Amino acid sequence: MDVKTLCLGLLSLGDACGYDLKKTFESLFKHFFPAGYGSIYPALADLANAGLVECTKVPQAGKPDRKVYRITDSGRRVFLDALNHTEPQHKLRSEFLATIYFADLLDTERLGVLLDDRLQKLRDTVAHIEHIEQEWGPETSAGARFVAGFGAVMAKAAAEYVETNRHLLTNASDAERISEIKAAAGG
Amino acid sequence: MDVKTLCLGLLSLGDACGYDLKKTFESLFKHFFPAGYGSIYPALADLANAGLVECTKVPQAGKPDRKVYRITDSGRRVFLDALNHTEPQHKLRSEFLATIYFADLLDTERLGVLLDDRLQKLRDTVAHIEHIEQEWGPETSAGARFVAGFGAVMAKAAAEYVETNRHLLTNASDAERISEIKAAAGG
DNA sequence: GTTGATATATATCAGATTGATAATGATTTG
DNA sequence: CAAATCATTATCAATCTGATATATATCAAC
Repeated sequence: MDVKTLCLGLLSLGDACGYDLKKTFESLFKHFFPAGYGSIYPALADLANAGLVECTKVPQAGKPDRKVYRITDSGRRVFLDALNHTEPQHKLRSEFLATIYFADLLDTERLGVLLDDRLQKLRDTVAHIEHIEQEWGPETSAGARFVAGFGAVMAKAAAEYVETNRHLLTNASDAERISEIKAAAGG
Repeated sequence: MDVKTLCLGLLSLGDACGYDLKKTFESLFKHFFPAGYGSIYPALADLANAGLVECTKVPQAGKPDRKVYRITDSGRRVFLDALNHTEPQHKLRSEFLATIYFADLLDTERLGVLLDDRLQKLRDTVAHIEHIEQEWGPETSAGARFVAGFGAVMAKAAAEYVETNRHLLTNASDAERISEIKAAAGG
């Protein structure tokens, strides 16, 4: 499932232009499927070429024309097929963890900043998710709720892990420093 | 921090060839930084071009020559600099969650398979991490331990969330079916 | 009232990454 | 003994990222 397929899926829920889709990615999908204009616009062009969506230009005063996309029957079929016949991946790519892996090469201050920044982002994620959940009504799909709940639970678990275990990283530096001091003292 | 920088970091811990690095990615970094040959080999070539690593060909009987890379002083400096001056990202990309978002378009069986497969992979991840942890001794770095612990805790939390909340997805289908039945019955 | 930021909307592009594929001989497994 | 896996290199098309560009409108602040 690539960005193209996900755009198709979002269009199965209602017409939208590229800008609208980007906003949806930024709100509903922010914590598990980032996508930028550089993937969305080409995706829409490809979908239109393949006849899976149709495009209508809607002129606006001052602003650029909106290119509103609507899914076709063929598009719906293709999306359902993708949903039912592809093995979905689930991947984390964390430069943060990669950096922490080399914690003994970082000074205490830098390490503290990295951990605090990460904690702040995790709190931001929770706040973001709770904010979008707050605006939902009874019509909101179970899938949307499940996915939002997953994001919130994971962010909280991550924050708790970082808070509970950060001392392991700084203590290790201390231990090293201590053994260095001992060595220097001839012990 | 891209694959190139991470390769440089791994080489700061000891000489290795591309194949070795790939194995390290597959064991230590599997749950948070996937990388394939397609990114590792070009990364090594770039690093060598930039003088950050040196390459020695080691012939072997039967097998292809090993191209063993060793980090240079310049390479060490560049790595430390990257570690200290780049803002590390942390991104999830989950086709699984994207698929679940559209749960009401899936039949109960397919949904069950998706959830069970995900649970199995999460259990595999925990087993994998516990397996590598088991082989560690007192010399293992605090960073390595922190990162492994993080992976295990997150995988467990994810599994628990899925198990606890999967009923929300299937019940929703039931609710729909019930309301459809009611509608068909003229109620 | 003008500067600067933010919003609406499009789009492209270089560089990075993915996932598949290929080659080749050794060794292990069934 | 055949089949699979290991050890090792490498490339390539398709995709994605992150930055950048263009143009107008509004809105707050100075």
